[in-house]
Amino acid sequence: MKTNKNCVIRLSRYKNALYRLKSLGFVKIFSDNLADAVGVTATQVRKDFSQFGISGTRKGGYQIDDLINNLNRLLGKDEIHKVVVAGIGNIGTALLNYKGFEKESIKIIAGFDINTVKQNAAGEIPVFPIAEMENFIRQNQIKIGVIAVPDFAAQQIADTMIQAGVKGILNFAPMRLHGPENVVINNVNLVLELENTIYFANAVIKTGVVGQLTASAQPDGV
Amino acid sequence: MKTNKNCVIRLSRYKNALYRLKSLGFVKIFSDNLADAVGVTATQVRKDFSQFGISGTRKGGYQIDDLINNLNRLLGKDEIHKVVVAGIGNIGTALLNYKGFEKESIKIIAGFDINTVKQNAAGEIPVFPIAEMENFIRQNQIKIGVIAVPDFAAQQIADTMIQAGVKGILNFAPMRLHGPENVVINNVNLVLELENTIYFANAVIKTGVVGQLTASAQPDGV
DNA sequence: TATTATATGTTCTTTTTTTCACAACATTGG
DNA sequence: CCAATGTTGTGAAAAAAAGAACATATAATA
Ligand SMILES: NC(=O)c1ccc[n+]([C@@H]2O[C@H](COP(=O)([O-])OP(=O)(O)OC[C@H]3O[C@@H](n4cnc5c(N)ncnc54)[C@H](O)[C@@H]3O)[C@@H](O)[C@H]2O)c1
Ligand SMILES: NC(=O)c1ccc[n+]([C@@H]2O[C@H](COP(=O)([O-])OP(=O)(O)OC[C@H]3O[C@@H](n4cnc5c(N)ncnc54)[C@H](O)[C@@H]3O)[C@@H](O)[C@H]2O)c1
Repeated sequence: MKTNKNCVIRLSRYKNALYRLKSLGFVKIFSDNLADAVGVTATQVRKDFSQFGISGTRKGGYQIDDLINNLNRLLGKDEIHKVVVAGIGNIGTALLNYKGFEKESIKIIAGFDINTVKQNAAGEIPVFPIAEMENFIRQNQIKIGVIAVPDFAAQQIADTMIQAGVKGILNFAPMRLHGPENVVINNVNLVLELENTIYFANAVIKTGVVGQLTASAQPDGV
Repeated sequence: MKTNKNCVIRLSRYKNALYRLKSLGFVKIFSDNLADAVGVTATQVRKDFSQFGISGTRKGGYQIDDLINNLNRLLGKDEIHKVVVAGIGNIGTALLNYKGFEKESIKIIAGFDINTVKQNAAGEIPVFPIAEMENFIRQNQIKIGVIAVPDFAAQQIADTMIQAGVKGILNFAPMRLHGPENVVINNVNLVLELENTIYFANAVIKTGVVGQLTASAQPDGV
């Protein structure tokens, strides 16, 4: 089966929407409601579910609890994913402080920095010297790393992480990282996101319409 | 002409790669070099340029300086874009501290927060009470706003921004914001990015290959 | 238990995006 | 000045993604 990035992103969105709907008291849901909540078509919802072997009942729609369980299983939420962060500056600190990862079965278990001022082995989430990162990753069998160091240090940190066994990297440094084929590197480039927003906002300002953009052109969910 | 989000993102990437190549001493470039640098095919580069009316010379490739100028013009870099940030917490502070926006003609001119502790009208980038945001946006004709407040406050802040004339919003709150058709809302959901990285990393771990994923499935540039 | 209304699952189309292939043409070197 | 070389620009083809339509199963109802 072929998997496609947009599809996986939608699964995550479905899951988030379902949590919200559940908290509102819903117990079951139909493809068109969910589609509305997420901003796609009902067919797309059913196709996505079908693709991943999730099925509802022909008249009763989908049980929200079942759906959430299924999505969590597909998205690997049946276990807690341990993550390390390299570079405890502005972005790194923001991530360490953020409380919203827990409920997604994500746990940042340590930070690493070159600057002794940032280091604090006794913190709620400990921050260790960067030199200890490789060993730590190995010993704790960490598979996911976040890179929040300046761009000039990013590739080296990535290499170390990969060397130690990391298979997925979320990179905030504004540059393309290189790695072997069997490591996933996801770049979040905030400058680019802002640039992009500006571009489309200008397009709207100039033309007065969003209609000139293709459907997928809308930067996001509007 | 139809414009497409991915295409615009690629334009930004080309531009970034070109700056790097220029700093390495390159003066002209061929579509295949640039393609390599960005991680797309040479045809794609030429198609994109062609689409936006950028042309090179049949044997000499493209002049990097011309290309950068063209891309900057297309991306609206001929003027400085003023941006305000609502919510000067972890993320908001990171953005205010970041020095990398300037060289992209983006200038964060003010922050706004509900918490008096965060306010500081005398800072390099001043932080004002949130109540003053609407007026400030109007008076300074700000078109772009960043939302970095907790999710429960996000929609209200968005409404105020839009009310005051903002046409593009970069939203960090993990929720879908609603707005009129002629306002662009770009959601950056960091939890989702991490989830996604984890999903694809797991796929790699389980199957040993990325080959099962379609081209666009690779979360990013690898 | 039969009927009916209704939402799913899936096939078939349409649209969008990417890649292929090559003619056109600029540069370089004789 | 001409041929050889090599890169662009683009129409045509292929691939991928999204959407429409509908046959089919099933919950509700009588
Ligand atoms: N802050 C933003 O808003 C923003 C926006 C866009 C991109 N980024 C990018 O995100 C990354 C992090 O940004 P930031 O604002 O948090 O930077 P920062 O300067 O605040 O923090 C960087 C941290 O990395 C540490 N560091 C430096 N070299 C290191 C090394 N070799 N090993 C380990 N740690 C090292 C530093 O001590 C510092 O604590 C940068 O690449 C930046 O370009 C940040
Ligand atoms: N920090 C992260 O790593 C992270 C990760 C994923 C998502 N997010 C999201 O990004 C947003 C910001 O995150 P953060 O970590 O910076 O949060 P934070 O709590 O550190 O900061 C929020 C700021 O907004 C201010 N605020 C609250 N209500 C306000 C209002 N009505 N008007 C103006 N200001 C108001 C607060 O005073 C605070 O300074 C949140 O929605 C969060 O869910 C953050």
